[in-house]
Amino acid sequence: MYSSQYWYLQNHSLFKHLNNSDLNEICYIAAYKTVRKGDIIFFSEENNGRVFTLKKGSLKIVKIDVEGNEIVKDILKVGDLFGSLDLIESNEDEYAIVLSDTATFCSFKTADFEKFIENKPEVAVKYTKWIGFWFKRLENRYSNIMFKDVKTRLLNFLKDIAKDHQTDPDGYVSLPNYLTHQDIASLICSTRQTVTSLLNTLKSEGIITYSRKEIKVKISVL
Amino acid sequence: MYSSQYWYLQNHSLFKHLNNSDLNEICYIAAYKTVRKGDIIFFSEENNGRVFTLKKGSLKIVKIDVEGNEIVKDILKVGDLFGSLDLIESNEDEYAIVLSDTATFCSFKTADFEKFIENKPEVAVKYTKWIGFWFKRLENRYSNIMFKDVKTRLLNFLKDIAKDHQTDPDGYVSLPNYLTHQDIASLICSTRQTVTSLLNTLKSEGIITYSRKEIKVKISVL
DNA sequence: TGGAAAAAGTCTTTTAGCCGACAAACACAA
DNA sequence: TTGTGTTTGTCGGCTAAAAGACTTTTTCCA
Repeated sequence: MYSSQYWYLQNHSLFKHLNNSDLNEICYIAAYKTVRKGDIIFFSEENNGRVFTLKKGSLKIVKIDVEGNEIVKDILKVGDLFGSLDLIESNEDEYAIVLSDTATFCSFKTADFEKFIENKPEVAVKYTKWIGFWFKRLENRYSNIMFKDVKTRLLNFLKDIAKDHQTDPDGYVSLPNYLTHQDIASLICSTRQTVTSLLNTLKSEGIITYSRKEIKVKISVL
Repeated sequence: MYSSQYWYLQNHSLFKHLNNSDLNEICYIAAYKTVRKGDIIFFSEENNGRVFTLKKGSLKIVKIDVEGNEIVKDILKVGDLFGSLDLIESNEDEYAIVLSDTATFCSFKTADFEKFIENKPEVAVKYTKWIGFWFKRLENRYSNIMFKDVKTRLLNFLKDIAKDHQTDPDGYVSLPNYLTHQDIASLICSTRQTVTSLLNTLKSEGIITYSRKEIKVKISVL
C-alpha cells in the first residue's frame, strides 16, 4: 500500500527528479483516499485549501453558479491536479464527482505544499509551469467555445478524450462513456437536446457509433 | 532613470519583500523599454520567451486566430504581467499594442526569471499565486461571456474598467476611451454593430454618456 | 484645407441553437 | 413484471444577436 503511494508520486511529472529523502518528505504530507462512483469530494470543509492529484480513475469537476445551475467544468484523468491550485483557498461552490467505479486521489494541504516547494525550487518551477500549461489549456477551451459552432465543439471534445485512448485496428477509438448528454452539453456549453441530435447526426454520417456504455469515434475525421 | 526602475520592481507585489541584493539581482536581469501609442510588441523574435510587466501606460493583447481574425484578448494596466507566463515559450500568434500615449514595460527572459525564482522560492510561490489569480480572472471573464447576454457583458466590461477609476462627485466614472467599438466587441465577444447600438441604448437610458474620447458611466447602476 | 480612411450609426435579413413539450427507451429496485 | 426515475429522441416555435449593406460622422495628415 505505502509503496504504491510512493511509486505514484515518484512517477508524477512534478516529483520525478526528487531524491529519496525529498520523496519521503512529500509522501509524508500526502493524504490518500479512495472513493466510489458517484461520491462527491467537496473542496470546502475538511478539504478546504488542498491540492489534489488523481492517482486512479476519473472525475468531473462541477461548479454551482449564482443562479444555482450545475456547470460541468472539467473532466480529469490520472495525473491531473485539481483543487486549490492557486495555493490560496478553495472554491466553495465547486466539487468533484467520481465517474469511474473507484477513484484514488492524493492531496496536500496548501500550507504544507507551499512549505515543501519553498525548499525544492525545482518543484516550484515545475509547478509554476504546470499551472501555466493548465492556464493555456483553459484559454484554448474557452476560445473553442466562443468561436466555434456547437458541432465543431462536440468534435473537439471527442478528439480531446480520444487522444488518451488507443486506436482500434478498425480505425475507431473506443471511449468509455461516463457522461450523459447533459454532461457533455454542459462541458461544451450547449443544451441536452442539441447534443442528442448532433450525436445522431454524427452517427448517421458514420463518424461515430455509440451506445449507453461507449462512444466509438472514427479517428481519421478528428 | 535606474532608480525609477529599481523603485518600480521594489514596489511590485511580486518582489515587494526581497532584500537589496535580491532586488539588485532582479534588476540586473530586467530589460526596460518605452514605446509609443500604436507600437506593437511581438512576443516572438527578439522577445521570444519573455515575461513582461507593465510599468506605465496601457496595452491591449491581440491574438490572430487560425482564420486570420484579430481577437482582442485583454486590456492590461500598470503592474500586470503578460507574455510567456507559463515560462515555456511565447505564443507566436499574439502581440501587444500600446493604447496610451506612451508605455513602459520591463521584461525578463524566461530562462533568467526561472533561474531567479529557483533561488527565491517565495517569489515562485507568489508568482504561482499570481497566475492562480489570473486564472480565476480568466474563468470569470469567460463564464460571463458564456452565460450572460451581450448587454450584461457590456455592462460588466464597463464595470471592470470603472473599478480602477475615481468616481466624480456627480456619480459618474469617467473612462478614457482608447477602444473602438470593434475592440469592445472583440473583448466581450460580440459584433461591432451590436456594441454600437447597445451603447446608444445605454446612452438613451441615461446609464452612460460618451464621446470618442471618453465614456462616462453612472456608477450606481453597475 | 480638403479628401481619403477609419469609425460610428442605422437599417434589414438571416440563422444557430435555445427552449418547452412530449414520447420512447433504458436502468434498477422491490 | 411492474413501477418509477433517469436518460435519450424528436419536433417546431422563437429569439438574440450575427451578418450584410449602406450612410453619416470623425479623424488625421499631405
